[in-house]
Amino acid sequence: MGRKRAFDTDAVLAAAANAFRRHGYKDISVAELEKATGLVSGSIYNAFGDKAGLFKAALRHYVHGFVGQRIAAHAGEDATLEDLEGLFLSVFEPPLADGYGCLVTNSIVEFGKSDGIASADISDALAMLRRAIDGVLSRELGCRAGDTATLRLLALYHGVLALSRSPIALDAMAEMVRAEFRRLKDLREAAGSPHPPSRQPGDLSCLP
Amino acid sequence: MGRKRAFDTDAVLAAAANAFRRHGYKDISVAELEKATGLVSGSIYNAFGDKAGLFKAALRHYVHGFVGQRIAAHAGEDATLEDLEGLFLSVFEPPLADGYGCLVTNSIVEFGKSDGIASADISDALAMLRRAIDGVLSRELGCRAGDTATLRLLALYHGVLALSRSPIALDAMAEMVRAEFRRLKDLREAAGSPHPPSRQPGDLSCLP
DNA sequence: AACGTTCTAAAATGCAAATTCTAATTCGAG
DNA sequence: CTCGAATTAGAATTTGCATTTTAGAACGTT
Repeated sequence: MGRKRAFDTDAVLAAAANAFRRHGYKDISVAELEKATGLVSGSIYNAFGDKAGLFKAALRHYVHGFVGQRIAAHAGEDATLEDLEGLFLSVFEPPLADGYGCLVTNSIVEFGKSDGIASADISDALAMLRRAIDGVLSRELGCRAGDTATLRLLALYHGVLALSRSPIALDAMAEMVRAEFRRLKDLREAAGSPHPPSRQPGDLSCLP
Repeated sequence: MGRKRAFDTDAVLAAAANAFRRHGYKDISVAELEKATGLVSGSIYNAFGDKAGLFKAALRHYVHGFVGQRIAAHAGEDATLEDLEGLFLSVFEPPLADGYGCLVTNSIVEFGKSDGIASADISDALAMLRRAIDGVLSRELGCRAGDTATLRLLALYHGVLALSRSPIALDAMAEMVRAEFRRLKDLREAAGSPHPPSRQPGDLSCLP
């Protein structure tokens, strides 16, 4: 009953997410979103209700699609420090290396704590990333790294993404990330213990 | 010849900067800026031209006043790692600890590279902070820290400020910052050399 | 084929917010 | 004291944008 949806929802949401990532939510008009998605405003309103609905769907798609896949690929069940380094360095490669940062980081700053339009998916993204980092660190460094190490990498990650919208050179930041992981790898290999004392992710009991 | 300006420009710019910091540029209306500054729109347009002019003046005031004073106080000519730690921890104390982050960080994300409305003062703020961090690190750590260490702290700083607008707990981040500086201080005291080999700020020649 | 829903296209509406305008007021300089 | 530039207050205007509406074409379902 009825005509079938002619556009590819995934492609539309990916295009919308990319447009929001580049311009922010407030700074892009529905007319520009028409151009970015290839839809006409009538279809947008019919499919997503309003501009906020399109944003919410696009952010959700970005977090549970794009971000989720990146985390699964670089920081999954048995990912190493090298894999995690790849996640951090992927910020400096397409499609993120265009100087517009990440939709999650940008939305955190644009919406803040209070605004409900983005908070659920932002919390999801932060929890996913934090959990993935914590998994890698607890497996690879055991008691040699704790919750603060996870938080440090989380802050570093978002700091790099924020500064990727600034005049700071991307390649200098990439080099900084490599240096940081060199240090973590040294820590892993240090003390001649190839298998560091294990730690459950989230367990802080063995911290100083 | 003519009437003297009745309002305190510094106070108005400080109030405007704080309003922009909390809401962002696009998200605050001139009507709200009237309430925040105590001026009426006529005075705003007369004194600053338009909303963008008020923003530029407020950002400039914030960078060269508020930020500059904080850097001078915590990371001046002969500041120590302890002083620099105080700068980082001041993010978790009033007036910055209200969950709205820093106007510079927020503006970096809101405006990005291309938009000229904020770029000059953003560059200034980043250069000031980078230089101050580099000064402290080169004095305190000498060849044991290089340009990447400076960039790491710069990214960490802005990452913390970005995440201060997220659901991540502020006190956990404060603890992370303390742990980070504990490590830097250990590095300073390490190898039993109270006076590490000196390095000129910006000099990378002794890096690995 | 008839129906009903989704699509395209473009015009119309409505509204919030930026900006300008008008008039009255203040106060330093000559 | 008086002139005039700058200020205030608030109304009026304009603009930009989200949203609705209208009309008709497309197309799967029954």
